Amino acid sequence: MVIATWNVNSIRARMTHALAFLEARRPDVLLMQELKGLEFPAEDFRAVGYESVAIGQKSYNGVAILSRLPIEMVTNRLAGDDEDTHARYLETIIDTPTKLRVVNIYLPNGNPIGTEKFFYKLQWMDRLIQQMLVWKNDPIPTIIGGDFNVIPEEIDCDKPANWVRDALFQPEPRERYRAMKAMGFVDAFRTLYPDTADAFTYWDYFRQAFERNRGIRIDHFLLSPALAPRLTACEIDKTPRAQEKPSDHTPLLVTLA
DNA sequence: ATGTCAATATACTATTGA
Repeated sequence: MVIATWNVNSIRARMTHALAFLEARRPDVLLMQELKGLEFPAEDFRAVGYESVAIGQKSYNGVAILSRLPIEMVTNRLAGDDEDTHARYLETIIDTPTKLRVVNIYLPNGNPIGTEKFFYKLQWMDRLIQQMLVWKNDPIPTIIGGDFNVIPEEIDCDKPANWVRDALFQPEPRERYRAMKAMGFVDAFRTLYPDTADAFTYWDYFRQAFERNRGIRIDHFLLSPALAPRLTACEIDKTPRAQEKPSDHTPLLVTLA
């Protein structure tokens, strides 16, 4: 089965792109982030064969999961902070037909460094790690996908000097991402391509960043230890990023046996 | 330091977040 993740940067502005991607690749499941609105066009996706679950928010954030297989929502709140109202998390079970836990995250950006936003990011990651400790030993295998807003290593950006003052490349979030891997979760892309540089999922809109391939790899799939042996392929599809009026992110696709 | 895009209110332009 194929699962894709894509930060669309406004579902309203990117609807034609989303439908074109679904038609071109027909993934079984698509995780989307940054819907940027309360409206979600579930009927338009149903018309092309996808059920959906979504949690929206006015102006910011918002995540959805589209699925051609039966899907049920478990929760749209990440445990650990009842005051947190951001729409950044969707936990679902998909019948493949064996059960698979599919988690969609839009991890906080955290810029600028040292502000409340940065500490919110770190706390959000700590809360996610607590959840992952529970999932690690659960009989249902787990895949976590989405916009992690973390550049894991130097190889994951065009030039480290360009990112050293950015929250996405700070030691604290990178340490937490490494802790997730140390728990036994597997970074699908990097495991299959340990030495591939210049493989990015996001490029700034300005300074012709995409044309010059000055980007970063911040959209990821993490597979639980039980699921990792089923990893067979992982691909960054740059096609949508090359189209007119694109999102600043491009889709990442993973294939599971 | 620069630059682009999308949403929204301050509303045919400015602010915020990314």
